[in-house]
Order: sequence, then structure tokens, then C-alpha cells
Amino acid sequence: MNYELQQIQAFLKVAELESFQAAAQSLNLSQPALSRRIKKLESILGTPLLARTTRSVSLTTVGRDFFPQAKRLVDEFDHALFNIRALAENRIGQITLACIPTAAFYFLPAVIREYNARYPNIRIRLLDLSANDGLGAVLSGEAEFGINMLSGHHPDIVFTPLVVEPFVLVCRHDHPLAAHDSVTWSELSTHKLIGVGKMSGNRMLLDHELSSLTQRPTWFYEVQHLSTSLGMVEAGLGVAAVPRLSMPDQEHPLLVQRPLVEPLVKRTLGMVRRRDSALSPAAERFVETLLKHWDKGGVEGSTGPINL
DNA sequence: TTGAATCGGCATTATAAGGT
DNA sequence: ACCTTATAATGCCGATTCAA
Repeated sequence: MNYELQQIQAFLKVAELESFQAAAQSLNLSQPALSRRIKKLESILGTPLLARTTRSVSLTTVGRDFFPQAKRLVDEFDHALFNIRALAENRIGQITLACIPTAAFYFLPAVIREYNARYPNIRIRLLDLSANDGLGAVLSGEAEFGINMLSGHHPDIVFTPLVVEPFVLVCRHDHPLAAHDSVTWSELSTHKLIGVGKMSGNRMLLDHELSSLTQRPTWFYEVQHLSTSLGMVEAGLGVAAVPRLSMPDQEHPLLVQRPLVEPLVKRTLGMVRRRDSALSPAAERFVETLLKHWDKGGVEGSTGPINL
């Protein structure tokens, strides 16, 4: 414990009670000991803070000036200690995670709900970013960890797989392809395909996986978000290839999904975090909750929608 | 292990204020 | 002027800490 802080606390107490005797009692200290603390503080500051006679104590001009500052100092110190304790006990805090929109929408809400029930005072900042931006946010430290797709491997990133999911075809139920049980990628080349931008993680994955096909699909419309492409499909503008998790529900009034094969393209979603930095206690708890959900919900995301 | 520095407590002193 | 009382300051000593 810092001696000077004790001295300042002693000064405040004497100033408040205008008595060494009473202040000493209040501080569980003998009066001579308190006398010495004040004297020490005054010698450090080089000026008397308290004007005392044997019968009364009052503040000197300097003491009156110093009092509010000292009070604020001690209050802030107490407050800081309180906060640090609360942080350590997971009573307060904030975590920031960066995840791709699909994850943010489809499987994080359940995890967040459970986490929030257990740690109601920990705020969650959810950055729903593209795969690239999300990875950048984790690398820069803006986010403590993230949920992203596996794309190459960055030396500073640790990837923990959570779910593998296939890309599926989405079309309107009145579209010719809706009559097929499954659709090959080559078949798509004759249809108007709605795809996401060239820099999107999904698009890069698809371009890579499909590069060996002789009849590659060509993207007729290009959008930024999967949800936009779904909307365009709904409007009858074309068909889209999307990760299965981004499909709203099994029973959509207008949209149907069909397996996309030859080849079967899958993406792996998982947790990303920096290799070199430890997570905060609050984030650790969140990751625990997340992984627990995945043990329960199943890594079988490739075979069906995930129940949470 | 030891010696210096520092803190706190007990006993005591010094002194201001009030009463006679 | 002298006594009493209340209270801060000081002397002294033991305990603890820290560095050599």
C-alpha cells in the first residue's frame, strides 16, 4: 500500500472531523501515529496543510486548496480499485468480437443470450464485418476475437473450427432449377447468377474451388451482402449460391434451396484470435459459452440447419 | 544474517482555553 | 494568577521490511 495515499487519507479525515483524536479513531490509528502521518505529508509537500493549536484544527490556505483535489484523488483511486475487482470477477466489462454477418445473424444470438444471462453487466460489441475486415479487426486488436471463415492461414491467427457448411443454390420455387433434386455448378452457367463482390471471402473461396471447372458459372449481378442477393432472388432477378447458414428458414414462402454439387463446396466457420495475446477474462467466458454451444449444437452443420 | 529505515503504540510532555 | 482539562506533539521502544 502506498504510504502517501494513506497520508492523504489521513489529511482528509482530519480536515473533515477537525480533530486528530477523532480522525485517528476513525482510521483505527493512535493519535500520535496520525500526527506523524500528517507531519510527514506536510514535510513532503514542504508546507503545512493544517493549522492546529492544542485545542482546535483548521485548514491552512494551502490545505483548503489541496482538500478537493486530494478528495478527488482518493475517490478516483477507490473507484479504480472497485472497478478492477469487478472486472476480475466478471461483474463488469466489455468484449468486442468481429464476425461475419452470417454468424452474427444466425448463431451468435443464442450464445449472446446465454452469456448475457450469466454475465448481465458485460457489454458486447459485435462488429459484423466481411471476412477480410473481420480478420483485420482481430489482427489490429480492435476486436479480441472473431468468427470467420477459414481462408488460408495467417501466422498470427489461431483458427478453431466450429462448423462446416456447404454452399447451396437458392432460387424461387417457380424457377426451373427448383425442380431438380440437386444442381451442378456447371448447370448454373446458363442462368443469371447473383454473387457477392470479388473481394468477399465467400467469392474468393468459390473462385478458388471452382477454378478447375471447364464450365464455370459467371456472376451476372454483383452485390456486397448475401442478404441482398437473397432479396434479388426473391424479386425474380436470378439465382444465387450461398452458404447454407445464410438461408433464412427451411420454409420460406418464395425461396427454396437445392444442394450444389460437382463439386460440393464447403466453407469452414470458426473462431479466430491472435496467437500472441491472451483474452480478457470476460472474453474467455464468452468463448467457453460459444464452444459449449458447439458441443451441443453439433459440428454437423454440413448436414442440416443448426438448432440452437 | 544483519543493519538501516520506517512505522505504530504507549507513556509522557507541552500548551491553549476555560473556570475560579 | 492559578488550576483543570483537552488535545496535539514528542521520546522511546518494538516490529517489520528491505537491501547488502
